[in-house]
Amino acid sequence: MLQFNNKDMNLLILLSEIATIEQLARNKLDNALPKDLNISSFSVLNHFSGSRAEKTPLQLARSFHVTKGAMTNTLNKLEKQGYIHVRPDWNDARKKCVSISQSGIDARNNAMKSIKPILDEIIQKTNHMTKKSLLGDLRNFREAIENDRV
Amino acid sequence: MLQFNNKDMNLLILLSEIATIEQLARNKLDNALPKDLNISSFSVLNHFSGSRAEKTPLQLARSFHVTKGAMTNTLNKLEKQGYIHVRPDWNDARKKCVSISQSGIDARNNAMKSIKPILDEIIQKTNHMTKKSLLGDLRNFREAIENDRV
DNA sequence: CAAAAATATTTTATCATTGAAATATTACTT
DNA sequence: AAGTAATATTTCAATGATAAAATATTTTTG
Repeated sequence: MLQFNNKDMNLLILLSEIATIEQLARNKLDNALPKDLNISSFSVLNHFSGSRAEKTPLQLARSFHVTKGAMTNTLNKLEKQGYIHVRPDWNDARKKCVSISQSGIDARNNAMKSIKPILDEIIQKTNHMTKKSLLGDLRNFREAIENDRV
Repeated sequence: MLQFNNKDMNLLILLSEIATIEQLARNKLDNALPKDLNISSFSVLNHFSGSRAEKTPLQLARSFHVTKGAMTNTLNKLEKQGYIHVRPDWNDARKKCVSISQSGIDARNNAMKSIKPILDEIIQKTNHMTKKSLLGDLRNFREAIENDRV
């Protein structure tokens, strides 16, 4: 009946598992986050908690694989909230330089506190089953299918 | 500096990989699909290609972990397109019974043909690295975090 | 049996994203 | 140096999802 092989079907099933997990996790986190911070905004703040180095909007859009317009939107909100600093790039007037502010760091830490119960619940429930290799496999998978769209 | 442990951070990183893959895959597939079929509609049709048994809108919403409103929306489009049959449940006037039509099956097969190159490209690129355990791990992970939201 | 609770679907307002167009600036080419 | 191409950001209309309320029906319960 089917002109499609097992590998195709298995890949669709794999992608559908991934989509489902994404949806579930997004909703759990979204509901747990402070109401002034959605996942997109939180992700940007969290990104800067690793390295506070300045990034351009385009670099951020690429990091998160969203469109430039979506990143403009997120950054505008974060700037209005005072959670990031945005300045012109003095060497190239097309660019902007984005960095996190102290209140952004505070907001990020506060947000982390509010989602910690969710994270810990997931960790507790998946502890025994989540192989160490899962993250590595996903990373490889992601790298294999990503080609920038910006 | 951080009051958050490695496990929390690693989980966030894992979830962010998953979100990224979902975004990349969704966009690739969305662009490859026939323009009258988005991923949500295709997923519903594909769901029925496994078993043509009737389902209620609520059952479908639960299967896909979307809200009832979102499923109403998708089903309305599919019905207008003639890809599904929707009939009242004669035993319970609150319910509807949804099934796939022959042209829905055709549309699904046609859609599969149009995304096959994408699927095969991903398979080819990830073949050697994707362990057989990945799907199982993800399934366990999903089952651990899902608790119905409808 | 009537009232209250539960269930199924639809409707509504809101929000984040997308693709494409618009704007502005810089780099390349000859 | 002028003209063209490339790069960075913003704007805009359209889309699809959400949460919550509205509507309708069935089940439970006292």
